[in-house]
Amino acid sequence: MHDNDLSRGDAMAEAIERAIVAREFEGRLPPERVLAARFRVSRGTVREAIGKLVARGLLSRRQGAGTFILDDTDRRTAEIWSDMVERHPRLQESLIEFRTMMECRSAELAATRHTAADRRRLQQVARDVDAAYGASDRRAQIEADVAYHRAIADAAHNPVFSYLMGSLLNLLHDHVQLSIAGLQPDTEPSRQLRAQHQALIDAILSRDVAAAGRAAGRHMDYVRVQLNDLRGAA
Amino acid sequence: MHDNDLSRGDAMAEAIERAIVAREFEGRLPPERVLAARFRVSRGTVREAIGKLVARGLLSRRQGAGTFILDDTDRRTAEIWSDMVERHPRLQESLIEFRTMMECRSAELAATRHTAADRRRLQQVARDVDAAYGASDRRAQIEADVAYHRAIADAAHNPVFSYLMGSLLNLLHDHVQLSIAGLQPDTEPSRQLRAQHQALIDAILSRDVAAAGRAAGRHMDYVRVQLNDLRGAA
DNA sequence: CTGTGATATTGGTCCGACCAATTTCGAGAG
DNA sequence: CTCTCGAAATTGGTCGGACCAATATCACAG
Repeated sequence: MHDNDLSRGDAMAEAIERAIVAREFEGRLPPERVLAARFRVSRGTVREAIGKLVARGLLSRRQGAGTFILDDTDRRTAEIWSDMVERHPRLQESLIEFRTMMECRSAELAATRHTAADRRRLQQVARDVDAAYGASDRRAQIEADVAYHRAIADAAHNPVFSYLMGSLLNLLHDHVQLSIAGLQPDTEPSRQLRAQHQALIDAILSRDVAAAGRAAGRHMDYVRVQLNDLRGAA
Repeated sequence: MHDNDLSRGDAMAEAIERAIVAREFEGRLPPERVLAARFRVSRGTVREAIGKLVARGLLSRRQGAGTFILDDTDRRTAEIWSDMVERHPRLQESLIEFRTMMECRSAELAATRHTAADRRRLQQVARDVDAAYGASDRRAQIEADVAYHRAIADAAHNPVFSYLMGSLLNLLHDHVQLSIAGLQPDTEPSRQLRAQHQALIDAILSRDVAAAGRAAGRHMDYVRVQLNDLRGAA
């Protein structure tokens, strides 16, 4: 119906996107000049089309190198929150509040819906995050933490939750990575977090919906207090 | 620190955006050729910069007419969910589940945090939505409904909630507008919805957090069932 | 095998021209 | 005087070719 009222630039953008999802290119797009020739269109038009996909976080351009396809993990970051945060650095508390809600509900849904495969994955990420907090590599701690919370959100079996949690975690990963920075093993915060992570996983795996929600809430409360302390100290 | 590693195109996009938020232009942007001259840059560069802002939903271009600034209401639509939904039309249920969570928490927070100004606005939108369901103009019903739920989210005093609820409602407004379509007054659904809206507002205004959450949950349950019926009938 | 420099590739920008949709405005009809 | 219609001006859309700048590639010297 409304397929034919597009400028060539928009049409190009769609064509390129189709080609991408069809795996027609692998990793790197053909040079702009080649694309222009293939689609019988000027290079400027190709550039504007690619520009839109770059703005949407689907592609990445590097002068001299080429245009590259970003995978899901990379592009989840930019999609949503970036504007808000860049424009409004005071959103920390609001984001934490939102995340708390997401974590609680995800935990509850995960307790209800997790499958055998989810079960294995949850046990794995629980072991990983515990191991990470047993050491003092903050990078590994953050990665394990993200994987842990992502696994819970995925176990809720709601793509909206998965998507938002993923982007939210990536945001925190980027902008607030100092939050739990350099947490030493065998300190009180480290012990607390390990215990909370374990309690949350246990509640989910035993399919205790109410307990899962409570555990997630306690965990987020603790995280929120820690962040406030850090901000106060800095 | 990282202010100076931008291509001129990106710099242009930022400059134009600053000019927009500074209200330097009103409604319509100067012609591309003028902008190019003012910023001492080629028209192609201006075009790519504007292209990015268009992709972000900040501007709208019409050949022959000009480039126009979109206000918040217009642009909230495109920001987030469009990709997801266009790519994945089966998300209805997941979105409803997410919205249910948002509505419940918004209601709880609103019950706690609403101010005198919020109070007046909530009473107003409650009257409006009640009046709309007293007639049979579905367009008016939807508008009133959106305003109603937006007011509650705003009363939660969390910008993340306001933003997400706004975009979510706009999405439903666009894609699922047939949901409660043509609701006649003095039918059972109409009476139900009016009662639910009233109960929710009453709970919030009396600052009864638990009741507000429950009322929001009941309302969303009803909406979900109605949507399922409609989909089954179609 | 290593590193280093020339060369090719590729995105970034610029210019000037023309096309196409829209708006503007004045001439002519009523 | 008002309204209508069409030509002209305005403005975004596309084109082609040129050059710049960052990067990658590879042959060659050490």
